[in-house]
Amino acid sequence: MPDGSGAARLGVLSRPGCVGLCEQCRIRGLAVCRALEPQALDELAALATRLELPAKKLLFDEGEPARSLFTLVEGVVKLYKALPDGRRQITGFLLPGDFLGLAHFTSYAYSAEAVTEVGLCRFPREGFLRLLERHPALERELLSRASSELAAAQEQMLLLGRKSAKERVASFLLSFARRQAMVGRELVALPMSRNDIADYLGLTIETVSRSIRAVEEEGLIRLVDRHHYRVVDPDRLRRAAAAG
Amino acid sequence: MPDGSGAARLGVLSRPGCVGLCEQCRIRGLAVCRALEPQALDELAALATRLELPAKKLLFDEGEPARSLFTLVEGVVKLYKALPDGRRQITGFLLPGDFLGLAHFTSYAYSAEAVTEVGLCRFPREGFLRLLERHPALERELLSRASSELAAAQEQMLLLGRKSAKERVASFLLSFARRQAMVGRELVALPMSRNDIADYLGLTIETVSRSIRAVEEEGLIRLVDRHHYRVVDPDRLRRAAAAG
DNA sequence: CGCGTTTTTGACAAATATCAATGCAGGTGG
DNA sequence: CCACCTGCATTGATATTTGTCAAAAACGCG
Repeated sequence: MPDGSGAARLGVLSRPGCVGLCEQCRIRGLAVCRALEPQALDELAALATRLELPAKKLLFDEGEPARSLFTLVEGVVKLYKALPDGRRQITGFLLPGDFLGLAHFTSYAYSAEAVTEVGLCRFPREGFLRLLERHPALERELLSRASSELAAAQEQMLLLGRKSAKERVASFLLSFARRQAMVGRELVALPMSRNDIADYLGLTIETVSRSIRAVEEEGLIRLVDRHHYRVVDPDRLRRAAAAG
Repeated sequence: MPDGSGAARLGVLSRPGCVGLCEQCRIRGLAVCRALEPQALDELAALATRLELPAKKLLFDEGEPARSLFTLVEGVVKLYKALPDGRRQITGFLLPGDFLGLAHFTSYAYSAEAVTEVGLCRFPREGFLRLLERHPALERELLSRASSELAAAQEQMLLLGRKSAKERVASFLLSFARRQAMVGRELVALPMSRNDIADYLGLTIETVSRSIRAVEEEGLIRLVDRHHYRVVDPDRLRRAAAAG
C-alpha cells in the first residue's frame, strides 16, 4: 500500500552516517546496493559529481533545460510547481535515497529547492542516458521508482481533492513519520516551514497551524517543538487521516 | 509542456477507425508503430486478448491482485481512488492509445472503470513482464510514459491544491480539448458525467455546473449540449485556467 | 408520452481563507 | 550577557468560496 508521502517509499531510506562509510553506497539513492551489478555501479560512480548545497538553494527551476539528474544523499529537498501569480504547489519532499530530475521532455517540469543543507550526486543527462541504454537493470529500477512515485502522486491527488484540512495534516504527519520509519516512540524531524507544509497540503499556514494543534489536542501526536513531533497514537492518527 | 490532462500526452492520440485497419496498429496504444521493432510487436500481439466492455464496467478495483495490463483501443476509461466513506478522486481519464495497469506492487493502486463502451487489449502480467525483460525498447517506452504521467500528475496536484473552481474547470476544458487536438473550431466530446468531472476536479457537481456556465457566459467556450462543447477563445480560456 | 436519471438553479451553511495582532526564538550587536 | 530585531508561527475576528440541501428543469429511454 502506498502511503501518500509523495516520494521514496522504496525501502531506501537514509541510514545516517552511511555516506562515505559504505563503499557500495557511495552513490546513494539509486538503490544501488539492491538493484545493480557492480560494474554498472562503478560506471555510475565514474559519472557522478558530489555536491553540497546550503538550505534554500535552488537546484533547478521549472522550464530550465534538464541538463542533470541527481540523487539525494543527505538532507531534504522540495519539488514544486508555481502559477504565474505566485501560488505554489509542492508536489513532494525528497529524503536521502531519492532520485530527481528525470524529465520526460528536455526541460524540467518542476522546480527543486533544498529545504535543509543537502548532499547530492549529480549526473550529466547525456552520460546518464547512455548508461541507461547499456544497463537495463538501471532502467528497470527507474521504472519501478516512477511507478511508485505515480502511486504516491495519486494518493496525494486524493488528499488534495477530497480530504478536509485536519485529514490532510493527519495524513502528512503520519506518512512523514512512516517514511522516517519512526511511528513508535521516536522523534520525527519536520525540517520544512509551515509555509512549505501549507503549499504541500493545498492549505494556508494558518489552517495548517490550527489543524496541527487540533491533532495534538486530540492526543494523536505530541509536538515537541515546532520542528519535532512524536506519533502518540498511530491507529487513531490513521483514522484521522481517513486512511483506508 | 505538460497540459495537466492526467494521461496520454504522447502524440499517440486516437485516429478513429485505425483499429483493425492498420496492421501495425493492431495492438494500439503502446505507441507500437513508433517505438518497437517488428519482432517485439509480434510477440506483444501474440500475448494480447482483445476485449470489448460496456460503459460503467469495472476493469479492476483498487487493492485487487494485478493480474493484467491493458492498452485502451477505443473509448474512455477513468481511474480513481476512494476513501472508506465513499469520497472519490478520479486521477485521470484515459483515451485510446493509453496504457493502464502498471502496478508497482502486486495489487492495483487504483480502480479503473469504463466511462463509455471500450475496446481494450489485455496482457497477462507474467507474460508481459517476461517480454519486458527481453525488450529494453519496450521498457524505455514505459519509462517515458511513466515520466509523462508523473508530469501530468504534478500538474493536477497544482490544480487541486491551488486553483479556484473556475480555474479548474477552465483548465479541464482546455486540456481535454487539446488532448483531442481540437482547440480550433472542432466539437469536443465530453463523454463523462458531471459527477465524474467533479470527482476529477475535487469539486461538487453543483460547483462544476455553475463554473462551466460561468466559463460559457464569458464567451470562452460554447456548450453545444451537455456533452459537447467548442473552445471559442483559446487564449482567454488559457488565461482563465491560470496556465503559465 | 411518462418516468427515472442527470443537470441546473437557488437559498443557506460550513469550511477555509484573509486580514490583523501577538507571541516566540534565534541571531546580532551593544 | 542582555536587549533588540527579524522572521516564523500562532491566535483571533471576519470574509469568501465552495459545499449542502431542496426543488425545478432537461434529457434519454422505454
